[in-house]
Amino acid sequence: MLIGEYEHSLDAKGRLIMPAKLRECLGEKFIITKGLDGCLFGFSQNEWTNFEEKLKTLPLTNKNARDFVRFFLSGATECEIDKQGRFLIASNLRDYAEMEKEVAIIGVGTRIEIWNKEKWKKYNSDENISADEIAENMTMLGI
Amino acid sequence: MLIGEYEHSLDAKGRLIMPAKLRECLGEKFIITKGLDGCLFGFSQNEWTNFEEKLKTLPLTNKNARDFVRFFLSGATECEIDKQGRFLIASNLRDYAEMEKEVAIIGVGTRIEIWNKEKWKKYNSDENISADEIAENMTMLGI
DNA sequence: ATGTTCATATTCACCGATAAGCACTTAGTT
DNA sequence: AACTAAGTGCTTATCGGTGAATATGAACAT
Repeated sequence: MLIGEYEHSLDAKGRLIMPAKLRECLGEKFIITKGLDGCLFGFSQNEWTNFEEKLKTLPLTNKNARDFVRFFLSGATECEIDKQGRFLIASNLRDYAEMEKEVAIIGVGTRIEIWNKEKWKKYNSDENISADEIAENMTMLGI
Repeated sequence: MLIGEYEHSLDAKGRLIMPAKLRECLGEKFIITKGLDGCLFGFSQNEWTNFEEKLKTLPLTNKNARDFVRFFLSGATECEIDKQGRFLIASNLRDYAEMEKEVAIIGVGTRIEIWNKEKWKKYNSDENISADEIAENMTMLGI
């Protein structure tokens, strides 16, 4: 289970340390893709192949399906963690998530998310997220 | 699995570097053809025969199906990657996809797509791609 | 408190992938 | 034969990715 929040920084070449605790669970190789709300998603290989299988079944003839597949697959990169615990974030993904230097990495159960640290802070600030409100909405989902 | 987004440029003769990571998976010889949404499709030899098989099953009696088959087969060219990792894009295909110089190559699972870079950027802009839709599709696929 | 170990940060050097320019070949045109 | 245009191959320079070495700092044990 991927949990926790970590703050680290990119090195000059755009590499990032994967927090040791997440590393255990993600594995040496994993996949990052463009995510929602301006962050990046990171999936373990298992989660990802699952996802890929589903994407393969979508029809080429449906524009909506093409959009969806393009979004995730063109935005995906396989990452390998090096001996020093780092991995490279491809430059187009860095651009997409507007990452400069300071980065937040968070575990969200089945995936990790990588955020520009400032964006993550803003996202967590009151206007955006109130735990109470979230809780309200969850009852609707039957929890 | 073909994934990722790469930006490169055509040389004076209309050749393009095939990104090393895609090369591994596509093979030395592959097929490009006219694609949907104004890009070119590129298939590994395996995927191409796959695709051909599907086209063959379409009913000749249906005008729409005939058009569809003609569109893909008439545009197809076999490409070979040279020692320097480049391949030539036939001029009729370059014209079709309105390629001048700057090009985006993306992996979409079973095929690659080659886009005029500007067109690709426009395609990816907010008006076109909606996060809500993506999120909706994600839940539908159970992610 | 001190030393040890592990995780993270920073810097540097090297190598391979890519960009760009040029030369040569072949085929078609005049 | 001379010219042009498209295609092919080679050479060089640059840049990004990769690995190694070292430094810093926190956690832990003695």
